[in-house]
Amino acid sequence: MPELPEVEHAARSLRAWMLGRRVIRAAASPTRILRTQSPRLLAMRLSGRILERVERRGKWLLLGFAPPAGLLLHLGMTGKLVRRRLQEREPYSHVRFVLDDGSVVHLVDPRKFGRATCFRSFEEAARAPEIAALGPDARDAPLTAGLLAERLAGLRRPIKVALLDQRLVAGLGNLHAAEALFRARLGPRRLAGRLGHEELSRLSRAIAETIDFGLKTIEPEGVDGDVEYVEEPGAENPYLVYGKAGEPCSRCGARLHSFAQGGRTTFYCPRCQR
DNA sequence: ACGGATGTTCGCGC
DNA sequence: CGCGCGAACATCCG
Repeated sequence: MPELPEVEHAARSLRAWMLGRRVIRAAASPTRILRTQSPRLLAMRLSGRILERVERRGKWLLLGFAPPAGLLLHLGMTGKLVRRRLQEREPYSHVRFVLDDGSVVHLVDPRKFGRATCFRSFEEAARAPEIAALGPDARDAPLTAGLLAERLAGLRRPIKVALLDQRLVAGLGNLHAAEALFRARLGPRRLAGRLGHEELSRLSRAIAETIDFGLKTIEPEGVDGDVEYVEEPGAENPYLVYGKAGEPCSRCGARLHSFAQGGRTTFYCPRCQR
């Protein structure tokens, strides 16, 4: 689930819930989310500390505590952060922070594709190779046509595949890459290094619009301390092409298509994306 | 009932 | 360098 908008929402939620608060007790379960680190290390490093700083880089979250400690989080495919009452049980919770206000913040992740890694400081976490390797952020860079041109120069890969490569541009996932290409009217098979300046300019604008729309979709009224975002079972798909193969294109009326690309499903309009 | 797909990333082999 | 594949894991849909 989590692409840039969801991770940005998670960062905002963390700030609303935890900034300036003391973590009475931090704990983790022995899952692969911790990789090689032990749950005890996380508990020792983070218990008793105050959260001072939360930042997002691409789909990663960086937390800074005082006295100095850092935590790097990735939500993987099914990860999310939730806040619960102290006595509530939370299925698939793998990391928890018991706060000084009687609430508990959980990192929940059924599929365990996520990651949590402790560091001695925020700065040390920010220097981790996973973070250092990230390209410019799709939302914060700002991702101008010129910067896009630089990142995509010479690439012979389809633009849809390139947009998923976090080293090129950080934050887009399968859903938002497809949405951005639709907004830019660019065919997903176009080679990334062969896009013209006008096309890159459309893509730059399209990425910004896609991320803004994604954020608006998951937090219509901003961050609410207690209400978490959950898609309603019967709710309508709010996206332009994602998950809409067979339906008419909202721009030209042609039937939307889907096909496999780099192991993922790409949705697009064969008529107005060129 | 079961096969296939799901918003991520990594490592491998060609 | 680029790409396809499988793996990690749990759930859902048809």
